[in-house]
Amino acid sequence: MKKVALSDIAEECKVSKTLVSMVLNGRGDAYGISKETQMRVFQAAEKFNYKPNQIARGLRLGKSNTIGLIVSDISNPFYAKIARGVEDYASKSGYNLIICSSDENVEKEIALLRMLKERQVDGLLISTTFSSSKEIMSLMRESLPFVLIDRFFPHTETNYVIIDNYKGGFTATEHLIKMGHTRIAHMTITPNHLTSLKERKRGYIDALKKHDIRINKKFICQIPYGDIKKNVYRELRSLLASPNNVQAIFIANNNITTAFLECVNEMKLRIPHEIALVSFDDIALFKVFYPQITAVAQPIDDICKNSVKALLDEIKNKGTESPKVKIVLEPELIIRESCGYMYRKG
Amino acid sequence: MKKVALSDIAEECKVSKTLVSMVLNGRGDAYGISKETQMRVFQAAEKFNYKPNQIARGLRLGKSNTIGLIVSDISNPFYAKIARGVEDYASKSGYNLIICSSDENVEKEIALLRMLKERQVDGLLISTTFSSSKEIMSLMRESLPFVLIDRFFPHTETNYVIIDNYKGGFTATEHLIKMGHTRIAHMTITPNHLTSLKERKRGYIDALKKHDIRINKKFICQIPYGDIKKNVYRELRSLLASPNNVQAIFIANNNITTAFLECVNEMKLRIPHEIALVSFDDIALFKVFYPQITAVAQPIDDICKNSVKALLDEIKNKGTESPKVKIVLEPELIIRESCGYMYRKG
DNA sequence: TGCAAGTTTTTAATGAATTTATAAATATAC
DNA sequence: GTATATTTATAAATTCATTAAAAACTTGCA
Repeated sequence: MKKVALSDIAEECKVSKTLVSMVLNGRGDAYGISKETQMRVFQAAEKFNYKPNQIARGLRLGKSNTIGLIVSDISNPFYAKIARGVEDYASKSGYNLIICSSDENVEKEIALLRMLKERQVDGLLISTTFSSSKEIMSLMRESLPFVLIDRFFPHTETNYVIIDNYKGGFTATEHLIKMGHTRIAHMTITPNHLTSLKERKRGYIDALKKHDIRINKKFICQIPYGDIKKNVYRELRSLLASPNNVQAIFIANNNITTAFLECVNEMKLRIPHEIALVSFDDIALFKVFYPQITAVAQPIDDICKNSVKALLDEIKNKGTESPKVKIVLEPELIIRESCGYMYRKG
Repeated sequence: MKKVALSDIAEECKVSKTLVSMVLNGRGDAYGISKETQMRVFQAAEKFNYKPNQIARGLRLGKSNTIGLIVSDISNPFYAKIARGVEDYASKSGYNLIICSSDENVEKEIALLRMLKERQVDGLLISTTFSSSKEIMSLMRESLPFVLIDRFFPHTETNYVIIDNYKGGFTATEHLIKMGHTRIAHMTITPNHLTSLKERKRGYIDALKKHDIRINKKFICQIPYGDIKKNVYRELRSLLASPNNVQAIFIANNNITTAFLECVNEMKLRIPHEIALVSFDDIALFKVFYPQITAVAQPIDDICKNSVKALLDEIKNKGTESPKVKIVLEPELIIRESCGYMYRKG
């Protein structure tokens, strides 16, 4: 079965392609096409099972109705949820999603950006791995609409939808302190230039300071993105051993926490008795683990809803100078059982 | 900054668009374009930061270099991993991915199929939710290349890459039997027409038969896709209560197992002492849970590698009648700690 | 000088849909 | 019955890159 084009319908009805296009786009009345002709066109379209070629349409209209989503790894449960939310909101407005994983690799992200531009995406949602806004600024110069999600550049004028990572880190750490812990470690992940991670760490440090707990550099571990399990194992051993004697830990990333819990399991450590834990990102695993893991949850649905809306608005108003959308959402500390039970806070 | 087209470069160099196209596609020498002219074109392209419009290219070539992936839910960790693998293999060949979630909803899948065809995807990877091959056959009639993954229609001539679900179900159940359990339940999910689930159940039943264990209909539970948690809770209570007194369970789907483990956690049940468990799909959670969950792992990388290869081959040989690719991969039982320790099998 | 052969470049068509400008047909007014 | 409006329809241009066919220009050699 060969492809059916506008011209086939036109031929069948013995009218012009123009007319068919107008009718099928619901502008038959506006252009004053007679009811009878419209009916014929609709029937022929039905008969041939006509489906407009969106590529040709896109070319003519200068619009692909596609948006690109760049994340570090779509198989990370956090980003998988983000992708799902974005897919749902975007499809409501007739947009499709091309999802790409950058693996926290700058070169790869540059290549992805280039490729998505070539594909004429109408806009981009980016959880960027860049350390400077240089490459992102070049998008602005090309006036390609985009919204940064999850990570942003504080001193650069862009749209972004993020969460208050500082507050997340602060609240998480303070919760551990309130549970009576003072020897509190922090595990984070590379690349370490990411604002989100820096802010979480700053929150951790400020919470300790507020409660007059000395900052111990040995308590802050950087786990490399490419080799998580082995390094978490090693760091954990070292943190627990004398003279560190760490009692609690705030982990800034769900990948690390997953590896951490695997270690805890293998080492038969008891949470929270031997080590208490708060993690960033609330993934399904945390509710299932015994004991259930206290976590800083990101409002995923709000992130998706707001970022898609901001992007589609920007696409719609392309050309006009509208102020940038800057949304900072609130994380929520979900208190479960991994920090101890001394005194809980509502 | 306005978009740069081929014609802009042509104008700048005072040559035709044709020449520019030939040079930029690396066929300058083949067409005998002088080195000097080629150089000028390259420089102009560089200067203007020219990026070919893939939509125009796609229109001319009748090819979008895009493939569609339809799964029930991209935020399910199994499909998220599949998506990641497919993304990687497809991008190696210059293809992009449009990922769509069908929510196990037939109407939605039909709409997605329609939309992807309109977008002129070159091919499709489908984990279909259809109960009959009717809609899928219509794809064949339109000669749109596709490969079914994870689920297929046994009596329909299509490409597919699946795993031996019967064997998975059989092995899992037999393992429970070997661990000394006889009162073994099975939990599966709707829609219940899916071949993958039917095969897993058949494996369960045959394993019981082989070991002369009576099949108890009450031990087989169907959990509805839309309301998992509540139903798992109820069914589990009932299975454990007298007169059922179930000792072990084989769960056919990771979503259910996740909900199941949540219940186990809340009800403070001990695995495997009070209930032993084997699950399908090996997700990160299972290694982290205490005790670690024995699971039937699907060879995700092989599924992705084979299905993408089959699809790209079919796209390449479009028109020619090549035999369908039918690949059945082996699942692997990963024995951990959730079934008991009586006697382990290598 | 003239023609064939080879080298280099261009014209025009193509793909499918949309937009603009224009034309034809019909209706109404005077 | 002619002029003006209104209704209905179409041709041609546009989007951009690619390709087949054709043309323009060199060079060699008789």
